[in-house]
Amino acid sequence: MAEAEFDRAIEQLRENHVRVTPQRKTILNYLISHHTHPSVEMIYEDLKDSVDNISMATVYNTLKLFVDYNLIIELKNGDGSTHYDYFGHPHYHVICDNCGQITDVFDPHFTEISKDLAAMTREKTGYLVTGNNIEVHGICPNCQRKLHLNR
Amino acid sequence: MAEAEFDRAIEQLRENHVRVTPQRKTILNYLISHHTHPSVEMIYEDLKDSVDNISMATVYNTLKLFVDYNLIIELKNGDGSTHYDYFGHPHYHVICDNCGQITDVFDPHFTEISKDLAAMTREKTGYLVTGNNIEVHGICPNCQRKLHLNR
DNA sequence: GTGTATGCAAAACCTTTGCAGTCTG
DNA sequence: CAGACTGCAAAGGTTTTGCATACAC
Repeated sequence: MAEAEFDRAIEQLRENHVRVTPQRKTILNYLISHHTHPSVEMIYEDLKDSVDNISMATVYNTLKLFVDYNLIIELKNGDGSTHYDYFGHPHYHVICDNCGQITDVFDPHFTEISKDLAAMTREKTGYLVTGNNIEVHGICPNCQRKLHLNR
Repeated sequence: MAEAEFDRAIEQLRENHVRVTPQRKTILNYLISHHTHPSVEMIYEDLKDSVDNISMATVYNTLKLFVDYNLIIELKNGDGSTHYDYFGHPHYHVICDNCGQITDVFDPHFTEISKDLAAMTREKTGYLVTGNNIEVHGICPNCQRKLHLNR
């Protein structure tokens, strides 16, 4: 499953004449298997020991490349750094404004909403729509308890 | 119209015991009357001449405050800095991945989509939903021409 | 073999912070 | 008046850049 994802993504890069280097493979694999919305720092820290050669600059470059090819998306949760998420299956994010936690939401209904949005946008603006990035903001159940917001 | 917006927002701040200073008024007014999705830099540059006292730090502080009170939202278009938009009337943003242009889209249908999203999220995650931030990505009509993407 | 990708370290950039002085409520 | 806000400048953190080397195609 994850392997199929990986192969599909690599294929997509090759089609675009993007060189497939060990570092890029490693980072891509990391993103596909970790749905923890890592930051550059986290990715670099996790990979630098298990991989021969990797640098901060390469992580930055590679992530930017992946964003350009719509393999991953950028997320900001207000902690100052940018987080990344592999975007193989369409989903959206819920962000807790209190603790910064980012959660994925997969829902069949979401596909419908995405299509609606794309159609609405095309019609209203003439844009060639390539994707979307939807954040729902709120307070997570945990923080609701901490803040005594329930009841 | 814009004045009513302004008064309403100020009222909201007072209700929350937030001090209403000249700088805050000025910045709020700027955001309500300029729907250009300005960055901190742009706001500071535009205001520093026409206003007696204002500093970069105050602009940062004030914008963060407004975000907390849901008066404005943050946007990133990939140019490195954060852009802001007064959010009196619900809308979403379309961002051109080629030139970085940010466009507002107001559509009655969007209100519906927002509600759908909030309901889906509450049900799936237990979050107390306070708002959303929806970005549609694509290529604007201008860049489509430049890149010879049409036809 | 050619041109692109990498690593390193420095530079650039954006944002935050601390403190003394000022002003709102 | 007290506490919160401001301005200033310095610090902090993240991201980008330049160049020599390594490597994918």
